[in-house]
Amino acid sequence: MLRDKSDIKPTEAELTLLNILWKMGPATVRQIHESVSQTQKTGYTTVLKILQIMHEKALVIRDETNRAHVYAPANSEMVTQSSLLKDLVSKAFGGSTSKLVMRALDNSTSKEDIEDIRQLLNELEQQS
Amino acid sequence: MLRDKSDIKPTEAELTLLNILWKMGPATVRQIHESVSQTQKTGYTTVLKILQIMHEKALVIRDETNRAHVYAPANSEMVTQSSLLKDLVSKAFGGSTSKLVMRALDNSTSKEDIEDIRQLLNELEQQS
DNA sequence: AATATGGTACGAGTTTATTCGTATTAAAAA
DNA sequence: TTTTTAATACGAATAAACTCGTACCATATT
Repeated sequence: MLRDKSDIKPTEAELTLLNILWKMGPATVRQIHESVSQTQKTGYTTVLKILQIMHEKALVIRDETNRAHVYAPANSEMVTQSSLLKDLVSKAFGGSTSKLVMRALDNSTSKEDIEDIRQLLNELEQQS
Repeated sequence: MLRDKSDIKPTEAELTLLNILWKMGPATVRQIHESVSQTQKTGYTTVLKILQIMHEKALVIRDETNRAHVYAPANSEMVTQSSLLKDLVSKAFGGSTSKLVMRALDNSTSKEDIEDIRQLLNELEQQS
């Protein structure tokens, strides 16, 4: 089976590194490790290995020009978020995005958030 | 670390069985296996083993009165959905539920869904 | 030139999830 | 009562994710 971009599903550790890359931009293993070390105790070679695996899976690209390779996300944060949502919708919400949205809203949303979302709904209604 | 109900995160196979239980109500291994077999080729003892593990993890309860044990979800679908959403929000949306909602809406939502969601927003605004 | 530094590659151990075969046992049927 | 059926329990094999130590190599530094 072929799998397109929207089927990519990073693991938890991979997502941690992707979050760092989206925030920092392209970075070396050392930079990524320093960042991840601020919140977790993870060995340097662990981070290296995960990035190598991510490279095999094409979750990241890397520039090997210099001795210290520079890694960057292969997909945008938006694309990855959409992929993860699609996965969750199909596995836990019977395929219904609106059910997921309503459950999410049930949980916790501030007044400003409500306004932002209402605004987005208006825009969506215009388009369709 | 203690973990409360909202921290429970079923695996993919576990979620498949929970979905069946939420739809069918309490059921025996045989019934669950028959249901899951309609869409997958999974051995009877595989289903049994997963249910036993889920019982250890307290994801399901079981009635051992009769020879064929009767399994039921320990948590409602709603609670589980909330737990999964909470997890995804923290891992992929920087903790922001509204970001998740907006990303979900971006993707695909029908006109009726939009109305339903707007209605829910109104209700939420009333409450707060 | 010799050495120290700081990279990558790689193999192997651990854990968790999944799968299923086999042993055993309770109960129904003959 | 004997036999067959149908259930649970359990152990082991496989796969994926994660972790880290060690080997090896390029390049600064002395």
